[in-house]
Amino acid sequence: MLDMIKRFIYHYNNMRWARGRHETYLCFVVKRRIGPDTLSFDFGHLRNRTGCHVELLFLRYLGALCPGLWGYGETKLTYSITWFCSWSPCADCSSKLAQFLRQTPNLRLRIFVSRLYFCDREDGLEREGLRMLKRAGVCPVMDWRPVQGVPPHIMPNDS
DNA sequence: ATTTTCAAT
Ligand SMILES: [Zn+2]
Repeated sequence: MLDMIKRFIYHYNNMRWARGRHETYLCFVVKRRIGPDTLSFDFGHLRNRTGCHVELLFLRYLGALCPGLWGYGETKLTYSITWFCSWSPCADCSSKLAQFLRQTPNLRLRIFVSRLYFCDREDGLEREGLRMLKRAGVCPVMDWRPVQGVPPHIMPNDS
């Protein structure tokens, strides 16, 4: 148990040069309004596997986490999901995720990240991917203390 | 800091 906490602190530590974090953690919270005063609540965490980034791994679990998301007959249920990721999504995951979210308007997703993944170059694909996510309705935010040398507003704030 | 990164050895 203590080892797990130490591992989480290590991987979620938002330092500028995070040497050795060769994996990504994703903690999630899944909620659905089931009454005027009641929310369903589920949570858990995932790690990337070899050959599968954790964001796309999450999508594979989505059907089990969100029964009815794609409909019980006519009715599609609405879910709200929050991610807490140690790295921000890469360009490919951002692109796939944005496309998925556009096809699933009854899913609300917000993302908190500890560190920006390959976002140093002003014109990099990773930055553009985050902007795509924002246009798809999800805004990744840095909600830990600001990363040294990287102001929070390098996160997508244009268009 | 000329630092790192969902590894590759
Ligand atoms: Zn990815």
